[in-house]
Amino acid sequence: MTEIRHNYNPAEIEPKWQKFWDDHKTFAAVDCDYSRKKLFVLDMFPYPSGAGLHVGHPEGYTATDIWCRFKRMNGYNVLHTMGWDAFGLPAEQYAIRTGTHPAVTTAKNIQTFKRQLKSFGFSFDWDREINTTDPNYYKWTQWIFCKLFEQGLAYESQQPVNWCPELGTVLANEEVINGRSEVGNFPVIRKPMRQWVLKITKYAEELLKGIDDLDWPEGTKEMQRNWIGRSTGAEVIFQIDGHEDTVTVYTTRCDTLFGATYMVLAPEHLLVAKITTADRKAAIDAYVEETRTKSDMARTDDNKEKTGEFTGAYAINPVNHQKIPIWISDYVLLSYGTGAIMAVPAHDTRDFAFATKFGIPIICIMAPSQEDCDAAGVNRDDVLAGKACWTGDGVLFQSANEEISLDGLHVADSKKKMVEWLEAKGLGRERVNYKLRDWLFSRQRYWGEPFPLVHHKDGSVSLVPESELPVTLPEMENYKPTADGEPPLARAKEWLKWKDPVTGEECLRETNTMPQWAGSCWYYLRYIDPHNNERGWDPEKEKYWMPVDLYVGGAEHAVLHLLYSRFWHKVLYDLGLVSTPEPWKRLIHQGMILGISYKDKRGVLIPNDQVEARDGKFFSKETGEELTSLPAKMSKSLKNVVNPDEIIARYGADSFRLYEMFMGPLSEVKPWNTEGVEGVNRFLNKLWRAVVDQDTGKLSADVCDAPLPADSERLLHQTIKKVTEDIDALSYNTAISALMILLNDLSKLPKRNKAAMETFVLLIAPMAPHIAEELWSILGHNDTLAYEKWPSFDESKMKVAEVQILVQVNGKPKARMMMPAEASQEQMLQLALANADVKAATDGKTIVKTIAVPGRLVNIVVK
RNA sequence: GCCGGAGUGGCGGAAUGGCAGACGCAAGAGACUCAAAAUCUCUCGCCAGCAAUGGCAUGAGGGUUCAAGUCCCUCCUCCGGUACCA
Repeated sequence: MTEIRHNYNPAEIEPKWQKFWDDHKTFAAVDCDYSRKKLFVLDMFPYPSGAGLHVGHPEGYTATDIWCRFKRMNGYNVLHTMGWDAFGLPAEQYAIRTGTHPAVTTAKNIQTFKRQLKSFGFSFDWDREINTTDPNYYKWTQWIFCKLFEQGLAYESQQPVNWCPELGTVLANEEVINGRSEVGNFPVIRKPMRQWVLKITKYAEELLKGIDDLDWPEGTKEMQRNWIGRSTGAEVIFQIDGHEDTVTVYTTRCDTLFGATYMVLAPEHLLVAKITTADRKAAIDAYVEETRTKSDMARTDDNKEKTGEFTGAYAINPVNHQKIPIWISDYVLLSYGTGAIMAVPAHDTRDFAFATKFGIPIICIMAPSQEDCDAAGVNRDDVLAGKACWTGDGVLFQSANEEISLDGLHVADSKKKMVEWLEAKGLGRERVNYKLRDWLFSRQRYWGEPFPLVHHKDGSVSLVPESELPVTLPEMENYKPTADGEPPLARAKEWLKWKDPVTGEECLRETNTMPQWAGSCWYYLRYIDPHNNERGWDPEKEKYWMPVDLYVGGAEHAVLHLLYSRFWHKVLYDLGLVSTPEPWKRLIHQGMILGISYKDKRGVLIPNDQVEARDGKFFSKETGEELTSLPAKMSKSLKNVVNPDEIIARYGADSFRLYEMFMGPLSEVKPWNTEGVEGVNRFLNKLWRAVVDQDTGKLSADVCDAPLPADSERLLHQTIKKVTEDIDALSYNTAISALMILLNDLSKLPKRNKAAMETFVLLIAPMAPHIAEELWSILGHNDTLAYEKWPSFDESKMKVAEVQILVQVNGKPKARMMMPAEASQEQMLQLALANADVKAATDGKTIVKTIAVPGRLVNIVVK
């Protein structure tokens, strides 16, 4: 006889509820519903790679999904969406190899991703799905580019790019690792090419100021500040000896001007050729040429050792009229400041290294205190003798001429006085400088957004009329870039031609494409109004939904996507096209999920398929050597990648979701352990058994109107409070723990109160929505619980008459006593002093001090 | 080097300045079973002890406090980012 058991079977109930949600459009966001508070919860959308989803994706997606479901039950109108950041290199490289159009590969990958994401039961409004490679989407990416162009924020420039001679192609910075190509490991050199650049530097100050008010991780905010790199310093004008020309340098240490003993120009500096003397020309030309062609690899390798050449020319130090030699060196960058520095070797470590190597005088003009030297581990006499470098604060000396004296002043005052003097004399001025560079915005690739630009015969460039958007990608046979770095689109002969509809002029289209960042710069805005063919988004809807209330994604985008996108948003804000100055109010990074890996005694990592487990120990299949396990980044080469499909097939999506949230705090790095999934799976099984009669599949007869015991009722209300607060704070691990404690209690009861079990089901619903919906229906409800009212707690039901109080004497625990919860400090103390153990410990001693913390402890200090 | 984050049992982790180790995993013992799985019960930081109990424990060392994983100072280790930015 076969017995049919109605066990917890996620494989059956999960697809059922996923279909229900789809069919009923349960999670559709309602535009401009002013009767409810809105919430826009955003996930960083994925690049749909051929490898499919990995376990890192659902971590952030589960976190936001729980929050959304929780907020819906609390009456919010929630916008929660998903889409595809689908332009990118892998599809293009696959196309180059196989001839398959990237759109075909992309569509296939999206299908896989979508199937996988749906199998997690995420509550996305799928009607708002977007795809950056869809012409109906990139039409508006191009439209925003038009706005940038119209504002003068896009310009053409001859820029050095990463050129890989072996591959015959240009590579993005992200594709270059340590000066070599990510694919094939070939050397990469810098080669100047025509590029499109966005003037992000114009927004440097606004981007910096905006950071302060963001509710973001402090580290990420700091990274953006450092990336923008604002510094306040001064420009100082130096006369070149025997020339009409002057050189302007940028310095943050104008207080040390009297200690400048030489000057350095970037090798590419325009004045180099002009001022170099005949006898130095050969050496300078050779150095300039070497710098120009040097690969990134060579440049990084030479990082520590200074190189340079003397131009033969001298500059006049404006404060003391000393002649100082002018050198060139690649440690001075043309793209920062003015491309020229005054060098003060006594008070700058780089200048010190350079001067030491080339025998240039080092003149100390600042005396640090003995304490500062001790703290820094520096010999003060060496500093004063110019044998050691001092970059900290100190008192200036030998810093005076007939008009200005800094002698006796500290750094801050000296800077101020010097700038004032320079400005009065017309020799310089205060200047703010940024590390941030303009954004190289073009790629010589096929699989990206075409620029909506045409080149005219006279060399000018203009936008195509808005009515011609989108400029779609042409079909091509060959996606490979040409050998000289021309973009593949240059081969699309027909596409390339564009005839001006007004003048009839024959023009040529721009053949570069936009980088992958372009589509992700504004995608959150498209979610607001994804099907609008008249405009990128409707202003009323934008006003209703923006800003994004919570944005969750990896920390790897701390400066790139998260900065580029803020820049675009600020431009749109200045144009009145969006209503908020910042796109994302609150940002959280999910921590990486690591895999388990194994290493031998030398610390070499062994791929998991080469490892054998015996008696709880691990051995190399090859050598038999015992290995130790450790968490490590999941990678194909280590064979430690966990496939979410397999976990869902074995345990179900609810267990997967619950496990990833139970692992630890959302933002922490955590190692995956499949055995942990079994733990939460046991928990869900237990919940199932507490509600369902496994013989009939109906509601268990033990779930009835039996009153809840007082202790259980108290625990129930305490748990509602804890779970409510924890979910709101995204502290899901402790919320789950609280639910486990409650279930352990409830499942021990012979008869379980039905209302209590319903409350439990509602509490777990955001985290394990499938089993919750199923149990909700078994408990006799006909509709989804997605919009059921979130359980409320009653403080009065959480109160206890008596609590256990710890009594300490001199901080040592001496007794544990039950006392009335309402006892005053005085009463607590008296009860404690009456205790026999306490009496024994305090007997014959003087009470010095007493502390009573209601509900906690009493501490008696005796002498 | 600089900036950021983190160091708590065998493991993941918990702890408004108030009994460190909740919850879970793993491990061990038992119950149920012909047996296994599932389930249930118990044990489970380290040292000493049959035990009651005592001592030691939150990377190291100091400090503040009646009381410190938590606050302050110094240092060490690991992870992430960044690097000639004048």
